[in-house]
Amino acid sequence: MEKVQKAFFDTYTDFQCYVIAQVNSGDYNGVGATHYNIVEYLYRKGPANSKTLAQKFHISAPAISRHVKLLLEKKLLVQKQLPEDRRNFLLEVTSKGKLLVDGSENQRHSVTTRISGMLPKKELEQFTRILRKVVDILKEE
Amino acid sequence: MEKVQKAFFDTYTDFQCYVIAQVNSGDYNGVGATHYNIVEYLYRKGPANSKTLAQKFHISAPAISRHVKLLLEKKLLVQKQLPEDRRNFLLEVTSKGKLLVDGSENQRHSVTTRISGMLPKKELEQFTRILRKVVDILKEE
DNA sequence: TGTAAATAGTTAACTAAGTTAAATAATTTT
DNA sequence: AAAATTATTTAACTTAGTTAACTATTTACA
Repeated sequence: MEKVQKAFFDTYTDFQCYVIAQVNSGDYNGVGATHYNIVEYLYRKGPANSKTLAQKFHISAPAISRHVKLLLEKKLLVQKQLPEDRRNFLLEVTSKGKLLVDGSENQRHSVTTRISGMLPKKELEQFTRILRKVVDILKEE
Repeated sequence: MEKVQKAFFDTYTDFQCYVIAQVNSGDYNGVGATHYNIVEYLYRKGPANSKTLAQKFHISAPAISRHVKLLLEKKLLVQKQLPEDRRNFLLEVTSKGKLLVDGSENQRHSVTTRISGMLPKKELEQFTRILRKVVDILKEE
């Protein structure tokens, strides 16, 4: 492996290790990380059905089903059966769910805030720009 | 939130979502992601005991204990009791374990190789430099 | 020197979150 | 109208984490 690539691999390894540890230790006001991410996703992108969520989070339909069941019980989401296709249930964030996201001092917020505060603005812009490219590369396949 | 910071938060969110999905779907020749990471860590950094691994991976001693038990059964690691403190068992990677790491077309390798191939060298260097800074910031606390 | 405290690791019982296979309900196709 | 497809759920299972309680060993100190 070339030197530049080797350096990148090592740095990425450290970073990934951190991201995993950080996500695993996530406490989102009593709901799990995936629960929180579902609510946040629906809040940001608007209503969607279970199938969409399963695809978005790369987990199976039954896994989403259980998460959604709990989120409905907790009144963080509501379900609306579509009259034009009654198999299809649109999930929507309740005001309680929005409060959770808004008020959540969540890990990702605290991490990104910390990074934003430590990097010079120019570097932060540069980093964001390249990271966006990286995400697009990763999404390609 | 300022615009620059908002852009960073959004990009980081996408990225984190990808990293998690990618790690969760990891197949490392029949051993789990944590198993693989333990072997790789010991290979790269040299022998260590269970306690060190628990701290490194931010998981409990019993969790490490179970992983190590399996890795010993699979002959990917060996343990050596230290004569100067017989509570302490140093874990070492076997040649079979080294083969696993060397030969592993693992997810992180394929991801970093893909990124390395798509970014211009200059940008890759820039990205690595800033990512290193970011990791150091994250490690601070 | 003998006992108490600390340390390294394990075992047991539990939980959370993923999986596949099979079931249900609604819709579309032929 | 029957057959196939689609969205979701239920059931049974697996993996990987947790805490509490245990063993074995070492260290501290009256």
